[in-house]
Amino acid sequence: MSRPSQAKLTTPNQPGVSVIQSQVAAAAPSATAASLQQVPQLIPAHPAAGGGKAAPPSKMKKQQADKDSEEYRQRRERNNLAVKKSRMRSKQKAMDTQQRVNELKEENERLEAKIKLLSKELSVLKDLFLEHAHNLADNVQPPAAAAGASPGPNTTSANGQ
Amino acid sequence: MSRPSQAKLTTPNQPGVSVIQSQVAAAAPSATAASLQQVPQLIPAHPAAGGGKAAPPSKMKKQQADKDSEEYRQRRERNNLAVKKSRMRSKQKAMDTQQRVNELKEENERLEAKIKLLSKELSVLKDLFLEHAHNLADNVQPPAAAAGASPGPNTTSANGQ
DNA sequence: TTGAATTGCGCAATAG
DNA sequence: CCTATTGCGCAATTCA
Repeated sequence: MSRPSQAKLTTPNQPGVSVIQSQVAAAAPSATAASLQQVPQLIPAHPAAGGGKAAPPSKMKKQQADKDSEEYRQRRERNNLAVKKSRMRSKQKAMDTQQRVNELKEENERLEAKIKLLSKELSVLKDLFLEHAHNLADNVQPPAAAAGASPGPNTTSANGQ
Repeated sequence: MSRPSQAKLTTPNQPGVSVIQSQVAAAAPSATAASLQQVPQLIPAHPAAGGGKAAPPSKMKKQQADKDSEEYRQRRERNNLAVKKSRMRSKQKAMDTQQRVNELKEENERLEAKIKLLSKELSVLKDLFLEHAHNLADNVQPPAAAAGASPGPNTTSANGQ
């Protein structure tokens, strides 16, 4: 349900420093000129309780300073880089996995085909074998009651797994 | 899939990347995902407010107004929701794919085992056949005292695929 | 303690 | 106009 809306305070940010995208050229025909800035967004629900207001009276000098800090920017940049790297890997991995699926599927089919083939071969041999056995039995057998010899169609399937 | 715009510099040229957003730091350490919406949020963001917000540098009221807009917030919220949903699906899909890999691997093993078995069976049968054939061709005599000469090229495996 | 890697999240552009 | 995707940056965490 509702989501406590978030607040965003105006961040007193007027950084004059950073920003700036250097070249957008390349392939940007239409101007998306819009700045792509995200600007502040939610506000931390302050732990401060008290029931007063939440105005940002002070305390942000430090923060501001932090953000302007060269140190900070550097860290951010490094992290952004790491993030990109990580995400790239993640995507790559996903793709690899997908491909693995395809490969395995293919191999599976090959294996199944092979099984089919082997099964057939086996069945043929078995038939031959049985046939032979019958012949032998018939032949070797002395004249006796061999009347109803029916070379029954012997099925060769006795596979179980 | 074309996104002409976007200025991203990968090159760590100068820290000019831009954008300075500050996202708040959620004060809640543990709560993950779901629960962060009930955090105490004091946020104004009133739509109707006509007033001024405490903006230090005064200048972008218009823009700020846009962001304060109920409409805007609503859209953002919807989008955030959609984003979450999309990402969830993405992750789920990745997991499914991974699992598929495992299943396929298993099945593969089963199939290979089966192939091995069938091959063995086949080989045995073939051997039997050959033996028999030799006996037949070799002797017309009773299979008892075989003079002891097995001239046959005894192949025990003739695999062909 | 430190820095890279991950992860959750929101924004904005854009694809559908 | 709305939702779904996607690239991105921030910050909190987790790993080494």
